[in-house]
Order: sequence, then C-alpha cells, then structure tokens
Amino acid sequence: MKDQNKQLEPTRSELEILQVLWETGPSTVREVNNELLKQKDVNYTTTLKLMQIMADKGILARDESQMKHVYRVAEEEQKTKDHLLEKFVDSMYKGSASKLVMQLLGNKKTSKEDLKAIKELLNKLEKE
Amino acid sequence: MKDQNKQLEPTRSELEILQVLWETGPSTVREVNNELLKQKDVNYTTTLKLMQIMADKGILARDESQMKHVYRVAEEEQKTKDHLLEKFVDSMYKGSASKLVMQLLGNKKTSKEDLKAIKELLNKLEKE
DNA sequence: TCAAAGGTAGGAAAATTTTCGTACGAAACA
DNA sequence: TGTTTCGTACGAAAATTTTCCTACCTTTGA
Repeated sequence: MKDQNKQLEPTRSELEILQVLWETGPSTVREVNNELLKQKDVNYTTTLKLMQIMADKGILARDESQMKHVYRVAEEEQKTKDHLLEKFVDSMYKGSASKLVMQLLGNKKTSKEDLKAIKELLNKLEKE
Repeated sequence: MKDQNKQLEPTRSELEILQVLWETGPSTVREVNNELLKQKDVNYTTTLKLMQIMADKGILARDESQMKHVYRVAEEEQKTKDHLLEKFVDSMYKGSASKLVMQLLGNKKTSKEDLKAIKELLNKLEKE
C-alpha cells in the first residue's frame, strides 16, 4: 500500500529521465543520456544504471529483444503527472486548485498566450 | 550561482517542515514536531536536527533569545512557492501554464468551487 | 580476423538525506 | 535542594540516491 505510493514518487534524477522519455517517446539509454547531456554533465553508465533501477521499480518497461534495449515509461504519462500534480496541489496549496491558478496568473512569467488559452478552455468547459 | 538555486530547493523532509511553518507561522521545534506527528512517526531530535540544518542553509531563521528557539521561514512564503511552482511548470509542462491548468480542470478532483473561483479570478483580471 | 567502439550488468564508492543516540544545560517543581 | 522534564548541540549511524569502475559481450569496420 505504502509501497505502491512510492512507485509513483520518482526521485529527482528519475524525474529528469521521465521527462526525456515523455518528450521523445521510447528511447535507448544512449538517446536519453544525450538529451541529459544538454542539461548537465552525466556519465553514460550513470544513466544506464538509473534506468535499470527504474525498470526494476516498474517505473519503466523495456524491450530487450534487441541488444540496444528500448525503454518506455510503464505508466501512462497522464496518470503519473496527475499524481504528481495532485501531490503538489495538496502540499503547496492545501488541495486548492484555484489557489494554484491564482498564483500562476499573478505570476509575471505567465504569458498572454497562456492567459488566452486558459480563458478559452474555461469557455469550452462552460458550454458543456 | 548554482548554490543559490540549491537554497531554494528544499528536500522532501524540509518541505514538510516548511509546510507546517507556512501553516502555523513561526514555531518552536516542539510545535513543528507535534504537527508532523499527526502525519508520520518522527523523533523529536530528528525534527530538531532538520530545522537546525535548514537554519544553517538559510532556509529558516530563528530567534535564540529564548531558550525555546522560535523558527520562522527566512524567505517569503510566496517567493519560495513561486520558485517551486515555476520549476514544476517548467519540468512537467515545459513551462506552459495553460497546460497545467488544462490538466487541473480535467481532473476529477477539482471541485466546483474551485472552478467557480477560477472563473471569477479570470473575470477580475479581464477588467484590469 | 582482430581491434575498436558501443552495448549491458552489477557491485561498490560517493554524496546526500534522514534518523537517532548521547551529552549537557536550564527550568519546573515536589 | 535535588530530581525530573524539557530544551539545544552535535556526531555519527542508517538509509537513500547518485555516480562510476570494471567485466564482459556484441557489433562494426579496417
């Protein structure tokens, strides 16, 4: 029970790898590592090990039929993100989605396009 | 430079303590620990140590004039949350606030009240 | 064919985070 | 006063996370 929760709570490094896989889809370790290299200095075997661990934990699945194993995320991207978002809202805003949005919109970094997109989204929801 | 960033990136346990302090305002270790005890099993000296470390790092500040030191967050709650939110949006939604909101609204857990509050917020913003 | 390049596996070291034992001082109070 | 309770400090153990060394196999190409 508690363990199942843990599975959905990637460490910081694991999250970096998930992000790459979300971005580029199923990939080899080499591909993932090349992406990571754009952000930081990291040894190939480090990424390999990490991805192996993640596969062990069930965070990733892999196709071993080829020599170059291809890894993919085991859980739907959406499901994992849902969980992480929920945890974030809970812990940072006591579960209040509107508080989060409030801060997001009060933030200088939120672009005009984002604002527009959000409005349109709400309008769409309203019609339903 | 890199170090300054680190300061704003609390560990998981540190975040738990921050949340208590955000919630209840400046507190003694005992008070914080009692709050934490509601969530999990944790030894008093563990919380003490953690808060001492956080004070060292500059995440917390403390009033030592009394025997029972009173700790408070060193940085404005808003500033820290801004940073964490930005990091979250960047890493999970490639910096797109609207994507985050979209998921938030698509989530069953978002209450009607939240939806309403968000709409009102947008209306208010529109008038400005 | 054989050396070089590139792949996996796994253990162990290193670094970081978390937990706790112990020492010791101050306050409370019987 | 003396003993019990509650506080801090601090080092080190424990646990977790991250990194990398080494061995060894497969593919590639000169």
